Amino acid sequence: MKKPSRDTISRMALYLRALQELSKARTSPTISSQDLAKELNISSDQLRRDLWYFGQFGRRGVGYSIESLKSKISQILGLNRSWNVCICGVGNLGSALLAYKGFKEHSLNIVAAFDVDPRKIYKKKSGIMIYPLGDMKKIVRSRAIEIAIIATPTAGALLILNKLVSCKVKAILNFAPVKLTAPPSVKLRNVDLSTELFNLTHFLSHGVR
Amino acid sequence: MKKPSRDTISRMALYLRALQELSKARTSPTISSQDLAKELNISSDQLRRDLWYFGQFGRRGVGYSIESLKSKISQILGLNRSWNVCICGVGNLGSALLAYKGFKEHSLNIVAAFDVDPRKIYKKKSGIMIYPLGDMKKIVRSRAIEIAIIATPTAGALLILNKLVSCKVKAILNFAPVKLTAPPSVKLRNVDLSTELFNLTHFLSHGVR
DNA sequence: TTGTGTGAAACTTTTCACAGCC
DNA sequence: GGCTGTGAAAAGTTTCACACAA
Repeated sequence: MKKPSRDTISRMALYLRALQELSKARTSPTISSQDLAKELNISSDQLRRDLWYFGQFGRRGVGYSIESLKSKISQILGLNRSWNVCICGVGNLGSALLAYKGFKEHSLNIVAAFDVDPRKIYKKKSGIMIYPLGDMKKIVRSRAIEIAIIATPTAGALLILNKLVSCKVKAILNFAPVKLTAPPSVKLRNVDLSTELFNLTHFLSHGVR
Repeated sequence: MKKPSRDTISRMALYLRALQELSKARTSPTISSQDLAKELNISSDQLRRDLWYFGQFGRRGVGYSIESLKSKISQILGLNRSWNVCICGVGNLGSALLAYKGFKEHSLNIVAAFDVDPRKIYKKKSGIMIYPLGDMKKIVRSRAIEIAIIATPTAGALLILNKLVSCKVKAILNFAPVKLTAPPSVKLRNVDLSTELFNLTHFLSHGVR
């Protein structure tokens, strides 16, 4: 059995979201790979292959139980437990993430925020306390924070990264438009909001893909 | 010659950003694929192969001229002209995008925003006027808007999508956590902020990739 | 008959490795 | 010697197609 690719994991997240919709809609207790794939504009082959990496979840001739597939995918994505998360940088993007409701639904709890601006410090935003960087070590430890999100401007990102690494957070998601690198003890992913836009401008200019 | 993949295009955006840094730093007028790739933690083979899809930009034994590669990549990404963009949904994320400086640098001009909240309408935010949906057709046409960004909650996304399609925008970037589909006349990309987080929780739970 | 699970084929992307110019 | 450009090999991903279970 082989290792699933990162794209497979990303699609698992899509499957989970679609299953949650279906679960609310309460149509039938089961769904076929065809029908679920159609919702997401992918092939049923790909859906079945993605699930194949993790085991056998369906019944031949019937399909997948929505509830049980939902809980299996939650487990695969590590969402069967809760995670404490902090947001670093409470500018526009940081505030958007603080207010984002999609996190709590998946037991991702934002428990603290950090900023350098003295006017923001020790105030709450969307119910979350904003701390100065000097408090980071203490708060990360006391609140058992394992995941950090960097939402600072480019200039502050490297300083924050180093602080987070020394606080021993386990994973970091970076939204600042710099490609950051972390030691292997920390899992780091860079996300760039404008990259996708450039995919669009490329397409509009040259008419491919 | 083959078509570049979407990943190749995304990396082109990274290369451009790195080259812009180098250009500011004014170290040497040229850079080798090795050195540029090292900045981005990828292999020099991959960088050279990515460029290969578009032509020959380097000189053997020397490397690439930073300035000329920069302008070539800008052209490839369609950033050698300017684009008018609108933001749909002026909540936290929409506001973050309105304030985001990275767009203007690449001649992506946000020229209008739309929202359903009467309290926001006909007011400016980050210097951009917010219009009601009823004005969309008029504004899209008069401001020659070709690209739209959806930053509404899930519930509003489909309505906005349909309006945008009927206004004949050419490309849409969707940040709402639903997978939207558009007719082939419109290029649509879905971006989900929480998907990347799930990649991290998956990794932390199972220790792979 | 319906629809999963999965080898095998087809296709895509990355890496290797080296000829050829600076 | 240094470094690009690029065929060819290797690795990875998606699609095909069908055995088999309900």
